Amino acid sequence: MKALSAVTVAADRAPDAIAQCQTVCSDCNLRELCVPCCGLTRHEKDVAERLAFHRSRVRRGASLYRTGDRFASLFGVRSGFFKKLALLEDGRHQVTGFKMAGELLGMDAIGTERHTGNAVALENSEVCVIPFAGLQALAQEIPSLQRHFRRTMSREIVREQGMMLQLGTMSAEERLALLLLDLSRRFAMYGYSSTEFNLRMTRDEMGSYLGLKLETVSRILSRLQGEGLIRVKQKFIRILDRPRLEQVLGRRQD
Amino acid sequence: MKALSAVTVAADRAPDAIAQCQTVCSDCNLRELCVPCCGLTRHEKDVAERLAFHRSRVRRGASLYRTGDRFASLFGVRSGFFKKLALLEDGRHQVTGFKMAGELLGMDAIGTERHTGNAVALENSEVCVIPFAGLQALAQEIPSLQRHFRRTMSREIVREQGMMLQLGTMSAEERLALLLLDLSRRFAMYGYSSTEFNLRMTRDEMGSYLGLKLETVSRILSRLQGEGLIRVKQKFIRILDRPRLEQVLGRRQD
DNA sequence: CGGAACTTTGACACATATCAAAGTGTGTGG
DNA sequence: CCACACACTTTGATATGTGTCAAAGTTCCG
Repeated sequence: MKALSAVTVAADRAPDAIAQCQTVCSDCNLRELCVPCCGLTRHEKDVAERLAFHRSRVRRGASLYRTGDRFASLFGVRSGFFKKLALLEDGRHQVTGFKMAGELLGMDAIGTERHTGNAVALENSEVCVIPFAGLQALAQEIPSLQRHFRRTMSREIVREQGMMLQLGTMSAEERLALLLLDLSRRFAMYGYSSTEFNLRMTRDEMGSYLGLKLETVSRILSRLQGEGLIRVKQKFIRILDRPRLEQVLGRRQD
Repeated sequence: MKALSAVTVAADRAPDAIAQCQTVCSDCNLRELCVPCCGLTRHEKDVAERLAFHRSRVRRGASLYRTGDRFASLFGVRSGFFKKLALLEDGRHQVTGFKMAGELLGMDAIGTERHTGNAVALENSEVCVIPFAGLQALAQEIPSLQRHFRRTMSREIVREQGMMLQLGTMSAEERLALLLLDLSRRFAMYGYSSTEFNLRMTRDEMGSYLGLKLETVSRILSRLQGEGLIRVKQKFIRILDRPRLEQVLGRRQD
C-alpha cells in the first residue's frame, strides 16, 4: 500500500524496538488507548521489547486500509484525522465514524481475517503501526494486557453500536448536537479545546455519518447558530452554550 | 432469575454431561452455530466432556437475561423466538434484533462483564445454557474451537452492524423488505419454510427494530400486499413474488 | 360474552429530501 | 501575484415520506 511506504522518522533516532516504542509512546497522545505500552509493569515492558513498531505517514485522501485488505496491524493515530467507510453491496458507501489523534483504527477487522471497511485520511496524518500478531502473542503472556485490550475493543464496539442505534430514533437537530458534543468530548480527552475546533470533514461526510443530506446538515448548523448555541464559520465551530446544546439531546421523552 | 428455574428435561435422561450434550446436539437445530459440539474431532469431543450443559424453558414474556446481569453463559435457542432489547439512557428501549431456534443469544456481553441488553421470549421457548467459563477453558485447548467461536462472534457483529448501518439510509418499504427477506432466509436456514411463516413479533416491535412507527409498518405491509409481492393476514406472511421483493432492495442507485 | 391487545385505515402535520442557484474558499498554473 | 477552476457551503422553493392523532376492525383469552 502506497500510503505506508514512508520511512519512519522514529526508526532514525531509535535503533531498537523498545527504545523506539518508548519514544513513540512517551510523547504520544495515544494515552490509555495505546494498548501495548500503557499499564504495563517494568518486567512486562521488557517483554514488550519484542514488538516492532513503526510510524507511517498517510497523505490526505489516501487510504490506510481498504475493505478486503488482509488484517495485519492496528493503527494508532498519532496526528491527523480519519474517516471510516463501509461499502454497501450496491457500490454506495457510508461514513461509519471518525478517528482523531489518540485513537485506534483497525479494530473492525479483529475476529475476521480481513478489514471490513476503509479508513481514509481527511488530512495529512501519521499513524503508529501495531502488528497484531505480535500484540496477540504478547497478550498471551500478559493477562493485564489481554484484559485491557478486550475492554478497549468492546468499549469501542458498544460505543459505536450505541451511537448507530440512537441515530435511528433522533431528529436531525439531535444528531448534529450529538456529533458536535461527541467531537468536543474527544478533542478534550486528547488535550485539545473542547469549545472550539475545526471540523475536518465536509458537510456531506457529516451527513453520511448521521444519515442526513448535506443541505440538512448545513441548515441545522445555521439554525443552531441562529439560536445562539454555536458559532459556525465554514469548518470552524465554537460551542457557545453547551448546556443548551446538551438539552437538545436531553429533551426527548417518549 | 425466575425464567431459568425450570428443571431441565435433558438432565433426567442423560446423567453425564457428554451424553447429555450429544443428546442435545444430535437432534438439535443449532447446527453449525452450536459452538462446542460441532466441528470437533473424536478426541476434542472427549475434552468437551467437561462442559456441563443444561436446557431451560423461558415463558412468553419472560427475560432470558437483563441489562446489567452478570455475563455467565451463552444461550442456544432450541425452540421459540426472542427479541433483543437495548435500554437507552433516557429509559426508552429499542428492539435490536430477533433470534429464532438455531441461533445464539448473549454474545453482546462478550468482552464486557455484563449483558448490555435484554433478551425477552416472544413465545414459550427453550434454550441450551452454555457456561462461558467452561467454553473459554475448552477453547484454550482446542484451537479450532477458538477460531470457530471467534468467527461466529464476529460474523454476528458484522451482520448486525451492517443491518443497522443499512437501515439508516433506507426507506420504510426497503426496511420491511429487508426484514422479511432476512427472516425468510433464516427460517430456511434452520429448516422451516422460506415462503410462509408466522411473525412472532408485533407491528410495534417490528417498527422499533426498523426505526418506524407501527402504523407505518402496517401500511407498508398492506401496500406490499396490494402490489402482489406478499400476502399478509395479521401475523401470517406468505412471500408471493420473491424476485420483486428483492428488487425493492435492489433499486437503490444513488 | 366482554375486554384487552393488537391491527388497519384515514386525515392531516411536519421534517427532511430534492432541485436549483448563488456564495465562499482554496489550490494551481500562467 | 492574479485568475480561474473546482470543491464545498449556504439558502430558497417545493415535493414527499413518515409521524401523529383518531377511530373502527380483528383476534385472543379469560
